[in-house]
Amino acid sequence: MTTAKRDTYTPETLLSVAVRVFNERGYDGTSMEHLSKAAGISKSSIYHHVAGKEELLRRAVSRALDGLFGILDEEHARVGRAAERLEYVVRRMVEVLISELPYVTLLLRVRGNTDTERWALERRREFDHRVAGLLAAAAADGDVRGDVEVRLATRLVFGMINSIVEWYRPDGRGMGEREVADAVTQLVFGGLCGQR
Amino acid sequence: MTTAKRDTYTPETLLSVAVRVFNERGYDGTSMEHLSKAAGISKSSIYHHVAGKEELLRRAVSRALDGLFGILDEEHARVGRAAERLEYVVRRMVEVLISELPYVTLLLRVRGNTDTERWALERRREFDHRVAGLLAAAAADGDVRGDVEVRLATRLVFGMINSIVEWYRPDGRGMGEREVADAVTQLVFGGLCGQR
DNA sequence: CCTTGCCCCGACCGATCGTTCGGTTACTCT
DNA sequence: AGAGTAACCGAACGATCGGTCGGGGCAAGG
Repeated sequence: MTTAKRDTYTPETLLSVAVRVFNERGYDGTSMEHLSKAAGISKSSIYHHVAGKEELLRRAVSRALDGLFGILDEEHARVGRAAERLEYVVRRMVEVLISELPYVTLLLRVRGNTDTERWALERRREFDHRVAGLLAAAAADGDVRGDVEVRLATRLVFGMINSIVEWYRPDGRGMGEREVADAVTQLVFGGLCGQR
Repeated sequence: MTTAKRDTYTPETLLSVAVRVFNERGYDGTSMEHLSKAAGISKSSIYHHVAGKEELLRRAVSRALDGLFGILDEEHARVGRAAERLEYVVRRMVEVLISELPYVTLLLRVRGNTDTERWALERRREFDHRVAGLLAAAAADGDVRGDVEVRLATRLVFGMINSIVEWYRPDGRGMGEREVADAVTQLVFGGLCGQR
């Protein structure tokens, strides 16, 4: 009807190719020439679909941020005891990290050299801060240990979760999203020795 | 006597400047022009001290890797019960990460675009594998939980420890090396809810 | 004093960067 | 069939990339 399904690139399909290359070589280490080779079209053709290299980055990190902030709007993240909301958010973060893996990977690697990157860093900090508030509330309820400073614990937990992008690969059918989410939840709340 | 202490750059002092800029802008995002501005000497003068940009990277990641592998040679990492050796290694990793912060930071961010970077990645994998063996031994002893796969647990613990380079800043006298090492050890082995 | 050698510099190299432009192909619609 | 247009291309833009070159300044040793 309206879309007769042409075998051609859209900004979205082009983005998926670009993000893959960005993650392989790093954003700064990727030239438009690299992207054109990976996409199978000429360098100049890329500009028919997107305004430039930075727009590809902006689209990618936006998608990742939308996924993460979407978690905080879900019901289980808004109502209930703080510790349970925290556990829900941690689990959902793992799920979003995996379902949007390449986009979140790119988000977690921006350094702040351009306006787009600085904006991404700012939004990331905002998300971290929201989750830190949740952990603080759980600590106030006495549901998580109080002998480790909340800000420090938040950063370490984020570090563990975010590190998933460094090694998780969806192709090898050795490990599922559920298994990773379970392991993270157990380690975060129970530790290596805990039993819960 | 032999060295009359000239006020000039050595490969080492130049390296400390370069690593700082590399971490701020990313290795690929840093030009020799950026380095020359930061060092206060001309671009061509840099080549009087080092062979090129990649040598600076190699020196930096070598220093980081020497620090990490040095841990495994220490007595407490070689003798004793596996779980105790693991805890010692985890604590020392935090200490080395902090004492060699900029160098380890750079090491943890290489992507593998050049031979130097691929060599760094390979050595990192070797180190990870050694520590994973330690965790596996502790699991075999029954000292750490067995319901989380060893390989997965190792990666998550590494993720938590390595994330320190993303936020720890030595200048603000708000947090000491000891405090971070304690927090990591408690969270890794006891979790958010554990008491140990 | 003059020489030696370290440290540094401006100017420049070919290559590559992200981007632009004019024009061609190929498909859709009437 | 002819018009219109989305998709694409090769060539080239100015800027910047990592790196080279010949030479100048200056402190140390004689």
